Amino acid sequence: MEVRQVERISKALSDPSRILILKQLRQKEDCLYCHEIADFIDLTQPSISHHVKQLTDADLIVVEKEGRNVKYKLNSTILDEYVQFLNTLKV
Amino acid sequence: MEVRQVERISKALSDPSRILILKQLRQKEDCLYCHEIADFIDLTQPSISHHVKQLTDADLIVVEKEGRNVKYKLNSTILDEYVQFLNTLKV
DNA sequence: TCGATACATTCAAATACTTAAATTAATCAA
DNA sequence: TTGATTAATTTAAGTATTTGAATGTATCGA
Repeated sequence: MEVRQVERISKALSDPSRILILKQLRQKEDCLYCHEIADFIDLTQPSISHHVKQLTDADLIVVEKEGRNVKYKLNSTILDEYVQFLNTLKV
Repeated sequence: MEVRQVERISKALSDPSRILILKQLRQKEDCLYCHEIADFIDLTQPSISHHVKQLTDADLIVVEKEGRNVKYKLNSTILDEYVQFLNTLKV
């Protein structure tokens, strides 16, 4: 994995709201709607949208439009690649 | 692992210089001196010191004083715990 | 002891990130 | 088509990070 992408993923993971979104994503069985995020994170809608964007820019989550709604899903593949990179750091 | 620590480790990993330090740490067989870092990162000594501090604050590296010198070592345990947390994010 | 070396700390400037208010865009329901 | 809903974008303010210059601290060798 490219250093640039490690950087981007790490940055995406360096915020409590974004970590919480990912944790809830697992709870909800890998699928979450935007308005559901607002239920457990006490931020305005634009802020949540910003955090979701950080996660999608890092490819950590995948966005699926469903009419008016947007469904978010975890991208396990990229997470695996990230973990793989971290493991190469070990001797 | 606590969210706060995930956050701190992620932040430490979100900078190209710090990623490079960790990569070189592996190259050098898990042991690196401060002046060696300056050889491969084009930053002033205080900046390098700052980045090293981010890594030690995140417990990613362990510092060992050796007289005038300082030896840095990777903390594989914390990296393992971080990876373990990331794996719990997957469904 | 004194000068040199190895790092850390402090401070200030530049840059980047976080957040909310306002606005925009797209879709749905009537 | 119109009004309501869902979410993204723009803008601006506040906050945090990054960086280097200057300085401080500790250790080593002469």
